[in-house]
Amino acid sequence: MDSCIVGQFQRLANISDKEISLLRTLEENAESYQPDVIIQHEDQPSKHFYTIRKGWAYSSRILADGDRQILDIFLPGHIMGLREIGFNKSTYRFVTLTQAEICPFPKARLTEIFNESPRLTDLFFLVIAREQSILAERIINLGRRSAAQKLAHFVIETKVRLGNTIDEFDLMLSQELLGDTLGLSSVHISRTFKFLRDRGLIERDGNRVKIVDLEALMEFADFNPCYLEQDVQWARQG
Amino acid sequence: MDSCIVGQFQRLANISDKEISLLRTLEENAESYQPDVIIQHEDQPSKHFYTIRKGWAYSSRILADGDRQILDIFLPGHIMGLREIGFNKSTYRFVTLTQAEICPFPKARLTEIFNESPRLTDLFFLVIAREQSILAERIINLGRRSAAQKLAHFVIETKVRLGNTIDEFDLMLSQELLGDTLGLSSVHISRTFKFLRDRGLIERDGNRVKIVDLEALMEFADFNPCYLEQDVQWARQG
DNA sequence: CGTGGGGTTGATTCTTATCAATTCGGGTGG
DNA sequence: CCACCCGAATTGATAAGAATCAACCCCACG
Repeated sequence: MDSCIVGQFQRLANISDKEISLLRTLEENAESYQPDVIIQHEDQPSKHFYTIRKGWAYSSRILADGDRQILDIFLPGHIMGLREIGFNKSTYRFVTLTQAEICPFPKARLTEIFNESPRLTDLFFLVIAREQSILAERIINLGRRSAAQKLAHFVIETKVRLGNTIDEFDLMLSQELLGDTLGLSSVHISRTFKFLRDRGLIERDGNRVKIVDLEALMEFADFNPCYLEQDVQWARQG
Repeated sequence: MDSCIVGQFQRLANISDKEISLLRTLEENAESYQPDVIIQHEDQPSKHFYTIRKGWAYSSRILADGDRQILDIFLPGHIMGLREIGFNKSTYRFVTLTQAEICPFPKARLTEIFNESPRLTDLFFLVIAREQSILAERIINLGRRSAAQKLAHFVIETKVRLGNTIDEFDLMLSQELLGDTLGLSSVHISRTFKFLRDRGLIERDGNRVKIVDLEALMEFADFNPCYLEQDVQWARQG
């Protein structure tokens, strides 16, 4: 249960049994998906959020010239689509990366939760703020770092988001998807992995990524984990 | 009063007198700043948000190698720092671009507002979601568009955020700051303005920017205003 | 009058994209 | 069990886009 939505919230703060069962209602309607399946098309009415209980997924935008930019990488316990709360039409596409269990729930359900639990209201605010911080760091990544730093930074971020306990994990994105996340071509992702391997920072075999020298890698990527570590003092008590 | 924080919220939805006066409490402690003044340093304890009542400001991160990335452009009526609600230390620097009136208020004040007004709670959620959408569009901009498209897109976005009524306005960023916003060098911003001028899309004189052919510019930049136009159906009624 | 900061322009270099060919590995069908 | 096939990854050659460096202009301001 550590990776479901309850786990995500418990990682932020202590929550009561009542709040736990409220959160569980968001995961009632699980649906199973194969990899590379579109969960929600862009330009479709979007009346739901989606909790991801198992597997990986991403959101992307396809541009007029056919280019693609990936916006979010969703991991278990995360909520897909929060940023579109005020829009009737989605402008992003949600796609699975692996086999996944996805639980849609109506947007209005969120307001109900706000009504029922001030504590969860605060925590949802914290969640959306954290998402924003991740986007802000990606802007820094895209705007002002080299290809190798971008990739290194992204790998470390993913490691931390996965729980930070392991220095080896499966990165479920092809090099083309990595490129579309980091604003690079797939060819250059390949070269960049080679660059990082040659410097003894990262080993890689298929999806498997092993961080060889975490300290050097963080230094190289200018990675500061602050933006993923929130404190919850400010919130109301449960 | 249209450009203060009350105006921002009224643009989203109808709010009651009680809510208006709640919002006004956020603007009680106005402070005047000259241009290019640091309002909040990075790595300092951050216990406040800031409402901007007059003028322009931005947030930025300085990287290890001295490079800078600008994350937000704050316009009157916006709230600075929302994304850092869960952090005790700021990792961004807030700086004025023009003479400005800035109103700090303690973070805890937000929780109080959540307590007092469910309606405003929803709207604050909408505000932070909208900010997130702006960041997401900048990611697309940085990741997958040419320099000229980036600049064009940013100019249109700013026009819309300023109220969208005028095709001519003062863009209060030097070319160096524009570069640090869009991940380009200041020299290249200069060339890119020339490029857009040569194509009859934008005229410019000092800070003054005139959009000559909005339709062509939007087409060129692949600009879709959806992400700035929210709908508030989902929220609780005031 | 200087002086200094921002903007422009040209020449050159560097990073990354693009295009093309080749390899690798996993899955399929005979 | 093997031959084949396909998609992804790798590698090399070349091109494009933007950075960098340097010179110069413009002008606001003391």
